[in-house]
Amino acid sequence: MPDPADKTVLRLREFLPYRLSVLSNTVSRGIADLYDRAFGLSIWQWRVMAVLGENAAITATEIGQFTAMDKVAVSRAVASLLDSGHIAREASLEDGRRALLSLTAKGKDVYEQIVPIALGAERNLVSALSAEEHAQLDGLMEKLARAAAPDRDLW
Amino acid sequence: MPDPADKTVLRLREFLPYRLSVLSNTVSRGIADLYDRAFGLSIWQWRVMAVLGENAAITATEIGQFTAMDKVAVSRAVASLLDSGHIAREASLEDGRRALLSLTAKGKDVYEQIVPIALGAERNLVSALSAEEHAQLDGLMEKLARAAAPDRDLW
DNA sequence: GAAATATAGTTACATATGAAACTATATTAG
DNA sequence: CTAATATAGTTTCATATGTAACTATATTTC
Repeated sequence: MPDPADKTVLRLREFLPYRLSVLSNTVSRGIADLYDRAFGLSIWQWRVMAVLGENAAITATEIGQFTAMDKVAVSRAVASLLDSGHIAREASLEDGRRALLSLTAKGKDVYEQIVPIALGAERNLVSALSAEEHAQLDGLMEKLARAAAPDRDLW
Repeated sequence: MPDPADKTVLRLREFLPYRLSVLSNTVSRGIADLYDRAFGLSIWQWRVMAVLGENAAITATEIGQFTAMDKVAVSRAVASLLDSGHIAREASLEDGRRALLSLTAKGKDVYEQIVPIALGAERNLVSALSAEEHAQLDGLMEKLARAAAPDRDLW
């Protein structure tokens, strides 16, 4: 029997990186639409809010680490969220370079509304899988993530 | 025991769409670097070439269908590949709007060189998995793709 | 067989993105 | 204590990307 590890021909549709990319883009686009339609938030803005919903009073740099966003993307998302009043910034007393960020009341309100939408979208996606398959998927993605970024042992 | 389907709290790191996105971006970026360093090709240019390596003399529209690229992205990739001499264009005799695209000798040469690099990158990624896990992954991604884009029953 | 409509592909424009330069504050070395 | 270096975050600039408008050819309708 042929071992897939011996492949010498490339079929794009069977090529894992390609399949991952198409799947991820399809999923992300669908979800981004939900956030945008309901609250006018981009996926980057939402990620920042999501992290602030889990962790109060953290810095932009920490947000970048939690969200896998680069610092420019964080800076822009933070600027727009400050502007729209979803988050607030407070200078750090110990270190003048840092600024502590947190959700405002408005931001918390939006956050509480989006969480169920996001979880619903996730549930909808995994509804195609049994509980066992879902668990498998978690494990497989964990392994792939390690293989793809061996350095980043944070997660 | 808690059923994950009952989640009411959102943890970004456990959120499937987010994990998919980060994984896909990490993988894609690594591979894009390979193509770019070795041949100065973007991932879009490479995808067009990959499809032309599998299917000779197809149109830009068909390339778009095979690669999940929109027509503007295909148009741009095609223009640059014509320019760099990797592909050639021939007007269709039956339909003046269509143009048939195919790899040139140079394009074929590059294609033959990239295929093993691409397959090697894929192998490296899935080397973290057993053969059984790899098969599971294929099945799970198939199901997720269907759930994410129920319309696109092409694949 | 002309007018209306559809399709293939390109161009233009507005916006998003990333890399590098920059500002301001902290820390380290001597 | 001052100079050199590091870090947090922003701005600038060049490029990438998506949407909509456009051109050219085909097809359909009457």
